[in-house]
Amino acid sequence: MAMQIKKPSQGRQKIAITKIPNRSNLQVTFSKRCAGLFKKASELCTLCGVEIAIVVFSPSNKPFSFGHPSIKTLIGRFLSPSPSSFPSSTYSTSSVPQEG
Amino acid sequence: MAMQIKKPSQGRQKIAITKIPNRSNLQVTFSKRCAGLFKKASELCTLCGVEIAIVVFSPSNKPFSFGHPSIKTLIGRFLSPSPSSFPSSTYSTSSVPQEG
DNA sequence: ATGCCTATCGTTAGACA
DNA sequence: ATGTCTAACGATAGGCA
Repeated sequence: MAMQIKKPSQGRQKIAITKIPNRSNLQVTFSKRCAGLFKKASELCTLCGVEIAIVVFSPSNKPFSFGHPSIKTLIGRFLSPSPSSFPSSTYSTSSVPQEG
Repeated sequence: MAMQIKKPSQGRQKIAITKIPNRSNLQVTFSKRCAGLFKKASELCTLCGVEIAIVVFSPSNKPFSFGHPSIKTLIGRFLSPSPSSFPSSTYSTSSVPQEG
């Protein structure tokens, strides 16, 4: 008889970066990756002494946020930059001019 | 004569998550990790169909931002949530109640 | 500062508890 | 939904161009 030997784990699988069709799978992936994103942000804050604000609207449209030091402070500074460090404009995801 | 054989690369080194003392090294790490953070955010948007806004103030205090669909839209929604999806309050990095 | 390169480290897909 | 486990995938430290 064909006895199936179950492999203990195939480890991480490669996935395409397209919308996950399965709802519960999407939920699990969201939780894991959102946590991963916030961890990366936290590390970047510590390593480089920078300030970061993140807002994520979940699949259920609930806001998750990360802020160091304070998300509201950073939003305020982003919306109305202080004249001393005035950028030419707000940047988008795309390329950004070199650092000072 | 003591001929030094240079290793081609030691690959990625383990580093402690503390402020990087060397200035130029910090700058390089910032660039790489900031790009990595934005890429992760982009993937999360695509995979899970969610909306994300990120603002990073660089070591030189310049604002770098990521926004999908639009960072200003998301900031606005975060600051004044629509009644239909009203959260009890804004959340911080810490734990968040379960998804709907 | 930006890109390429390699070896290695850290993240995470999938399965289960 | 939240944590644990494994193995594989992807990010990235350091070095050089």
